[in-house]
Amino acid sequence: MKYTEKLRNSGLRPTKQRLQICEVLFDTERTFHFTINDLVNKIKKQLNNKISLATVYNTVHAFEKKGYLKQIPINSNQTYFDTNIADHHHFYDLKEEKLIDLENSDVGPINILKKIDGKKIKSVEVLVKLED
Amino acid sequence: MKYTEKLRNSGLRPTKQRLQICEVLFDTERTFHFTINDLVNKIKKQLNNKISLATVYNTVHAFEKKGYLKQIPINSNQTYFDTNIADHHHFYDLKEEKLIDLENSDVGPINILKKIDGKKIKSVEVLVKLED
DNA sequence: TTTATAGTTTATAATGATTCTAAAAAACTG
DNA sequence: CAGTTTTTTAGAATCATTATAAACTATAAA
Repeated sequence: MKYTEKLRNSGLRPTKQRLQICEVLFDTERTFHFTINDLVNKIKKQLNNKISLATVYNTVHAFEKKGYLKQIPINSNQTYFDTNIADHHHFYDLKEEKLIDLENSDVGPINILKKIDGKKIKSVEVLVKLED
Repeated sequence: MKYTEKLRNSGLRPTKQRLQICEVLFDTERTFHFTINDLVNKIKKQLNNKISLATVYNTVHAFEKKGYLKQIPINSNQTYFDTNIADHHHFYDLKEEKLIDLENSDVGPINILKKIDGKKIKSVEVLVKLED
């Protein structure tokens, strides 16, 4: 199986559920944004068996911790995840309530001039809110 | 009362509760970040009477809609608000789970090169995550 | 003023995303 | 295989937020 090694390498046992979730998340032409609820529905459609909700939560969090997924910082009642782990940004269409990728190359270089003692920058994320 | 006009001007009746919440939020030397829970505690300490939780939620949302407050886009189980409504950004200290203001002048100019048809940019917000 | 009414506050219930629990199942190690 | 650890699972618990609907209040008109 294609994702067995990937999982083992990061110390996750390649269980049936994890491998199936990998398929749904990563066997795609394009990266995408999703909520847990979106993912549960995708799993229902694409796979015949069902995976427990708790497992979906566990797996998504495990994958996020291992760097296979990123959380998107946005205010919503649900948490949004992104299968695009490359350094990039987002538009948020306020009316449609939809996220759109904004590539690094579509944003001029961002230079953070202020430094915080004893801390280093882990990421710089831009959220561009859109209205009509 | 100092905030009566402000409220009237934006179509909000200057009720006792709203005026008191204004005091807690805006009678301060510095702007600050808060959750609803933080605000409820602040109200308990600074005022002698109590304001219903539902009213605190209603008021904060009303104030946000009128532009007296801004939500901070960040992933947390609670919603963070900011009394600093000037265009600015944030550091987020992952370890301490604390927000720090990042002034516009401390970030180089941000140029969004990608355009979305029929949409215009309402805001550009940068979140800089910090680690040790 | 009084009165009418539209807007507000309130306690409480409802909602809904997420996390917890603890027992059963599966994966791994030797 | 046998023993151990990890994972899955259904269901319960948690907790921020929103809804409800009755009591209250600000406001404007008479």
